[in-house]
Amino acid sequence: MSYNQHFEHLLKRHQLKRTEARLRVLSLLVNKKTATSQPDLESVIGDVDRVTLYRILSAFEEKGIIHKVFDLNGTANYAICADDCDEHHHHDEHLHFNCSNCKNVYCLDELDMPPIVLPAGFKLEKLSFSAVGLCPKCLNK
Amino acid sequence: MSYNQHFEHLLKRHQLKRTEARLRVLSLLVNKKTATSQPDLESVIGDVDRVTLYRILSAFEEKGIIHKVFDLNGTANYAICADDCDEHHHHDEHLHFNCSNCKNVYCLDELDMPPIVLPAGFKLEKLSFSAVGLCPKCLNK
DNA sequence: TAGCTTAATGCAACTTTATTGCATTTTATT
DNA sequence: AATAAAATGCAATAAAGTTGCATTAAGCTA
Ligand SMILES: [Mn+2]
Ligand SMILES: [Mn+2]
Ligand SMILES: [Zn+2]
Ligand SMILES: [Zn+2]
Repeated sequence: MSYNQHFEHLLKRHQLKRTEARLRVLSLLVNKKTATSQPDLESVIGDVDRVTLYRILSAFEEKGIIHKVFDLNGTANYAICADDCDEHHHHDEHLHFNCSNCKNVYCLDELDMPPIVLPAGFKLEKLSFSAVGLCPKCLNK
Repeated sequence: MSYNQHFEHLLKRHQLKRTEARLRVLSLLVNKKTATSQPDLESVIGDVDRVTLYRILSAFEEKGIIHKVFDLNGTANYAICADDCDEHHHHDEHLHFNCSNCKNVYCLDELDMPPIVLPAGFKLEKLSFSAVGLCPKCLNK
């Protein structure tokens, strides 16, 4: 199945209309190990309004297609979700690594994260782990 | 030792001049279990310029007096550091709990966090743990 | 395939958080 | 009291994100 077919199916499954802008966003995010911000997306996507991008990103996030993670500047970055995310629940409790040099945010989803027990009285909905440091590319320079 | 004496000593130790605004910021942050944003600070601190607040907060962060944590909107929030933080190194790798209802960010520094091992090639500088859910106050309503 | 309905987009205006430059004031030291 | 450096205030600017509304396009249905 081609990427395009896959994307179209994904949109249909989530009751989102198949539009050029959405397909382009998906193709820019898929197979990336790092998360992407709206400003970065805007600079490469071509002829799509900036507001439309914000709206596509939040629609995708609500549907469980992408997940949001903040970088070191507090800017939202987005990456494709694990397969088992949906509009009711995200399962992206993997480690996000922020490179202090190149500012990339890596989704290290192959790592298992330990369980965290909260103090009594707190009701946990979602956990997240993040690290700051140097990524392999920046370390080799 | 009174709080004011403590604050003055703290400022002197970090080679920061003793100013009214800085003392007020310290007195607003000390003994709080939750982190505070510049906008929140601004709304209660009285006659201090907003830019001055930003500058005080970043000076304090650099010196290891306070640490920064982003809330669910990507806004920076600040809280007093553990005693062993200094200008070279922060040690605030505790869990930050974001209440999805009241939006407060709790520093749960009494909890021990497990060690996290990164994949080869990544050099770790700082780890952080964050959770989203309902805080005790909001749960009891 | 034409018509209809609803969702998606584009554009302008606006909001919030944060930063920068520069003149003025204040602090700490001598 | 004089001085030098640091801190502040103010105005302007920047960046990320949001809202309202008119227009356009997508997906049905007849
Ligand atoms: Mn991720
Ligand atoms: Mn904290
Ligand atoms: Zn890097
Ligand atoms: Zn709460």
